[in-house]
Amino acid sequence: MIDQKQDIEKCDCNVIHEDVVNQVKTRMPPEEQLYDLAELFKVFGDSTRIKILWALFEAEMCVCDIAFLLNMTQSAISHQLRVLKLARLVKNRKAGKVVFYSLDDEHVKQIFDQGLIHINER
Amino acid sequence: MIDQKQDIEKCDCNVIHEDVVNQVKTRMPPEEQLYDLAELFKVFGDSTRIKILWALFEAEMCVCDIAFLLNMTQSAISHQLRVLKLARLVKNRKAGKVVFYSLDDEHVKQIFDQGLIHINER
DNA sequence: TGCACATATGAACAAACATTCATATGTGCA
DNA sequence: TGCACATATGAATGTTTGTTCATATGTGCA
Repeated sequence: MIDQKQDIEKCDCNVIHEDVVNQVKTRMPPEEQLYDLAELFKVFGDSTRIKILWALFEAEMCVCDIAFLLNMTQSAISHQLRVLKLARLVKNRKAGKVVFYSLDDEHVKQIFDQGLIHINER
Repeated sequence: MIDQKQDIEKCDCNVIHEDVVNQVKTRMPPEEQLYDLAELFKVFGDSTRIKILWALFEAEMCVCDIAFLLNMTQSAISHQLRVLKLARLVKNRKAGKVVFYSLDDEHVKQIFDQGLIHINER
């Protein structure tokens, strides 16, 4: 009851199907998981990063190679690789001056494939 | 050759492993597909939309119910439902004043599950 | 040691975006 | 017909974010 009052302060309309809402509420994953999930997809939500990941499906590559492949500056690629690394999607290996990046996750390809299926429907 | 000159204008470093780059280039999906894929994931890259979709995994719901469930304003939810509909992720059904939203895609759940697996590793 | 090159990083800027607020549209009911 | 309610929408605002530019770090080699 107190809960409801609190909610009404923010929600400017009434619950219409309270039973449904309550049932759904019990089945929702914890807030934090859903937040993390959104953060993960946010990383996928940029075409530069998508291209980088797709390139790494094929082969380990260094920063310059990726920049050349995508016709972008080294700096831009480096910044994006940092984002991908923070999300634990890529890892790197140093060989002298050169830093090789490669995939650090086996689910990404499956996620991308599912995404493509959605896109190609209709 | 002309191609390479053009690229160098944008890329401020040299190709180091030209053979690898060329091979990867032939295997990359078309630019447009990767762009669309990023656009799809962009839609998933917001926790409000993730929550809405997850709620709709469980049951068809109207705008007010969703707003109440997530403790957000009706307007905010309505705006996000529009985004989800444009991405063909949800569909709606009108019943008098009330508009019920439901999932319009069977892949989303699988994509989310794969995402959760990634998150829960380590 | 000093130079050339590969990469990383920080600040700045513009573009994209989520929410809010005010209001419009549309439906059922008295 | 007119009111109450559910939903949609447009403009405004603050925040997030991708790229650029300048520069720092670090490694190999002459």
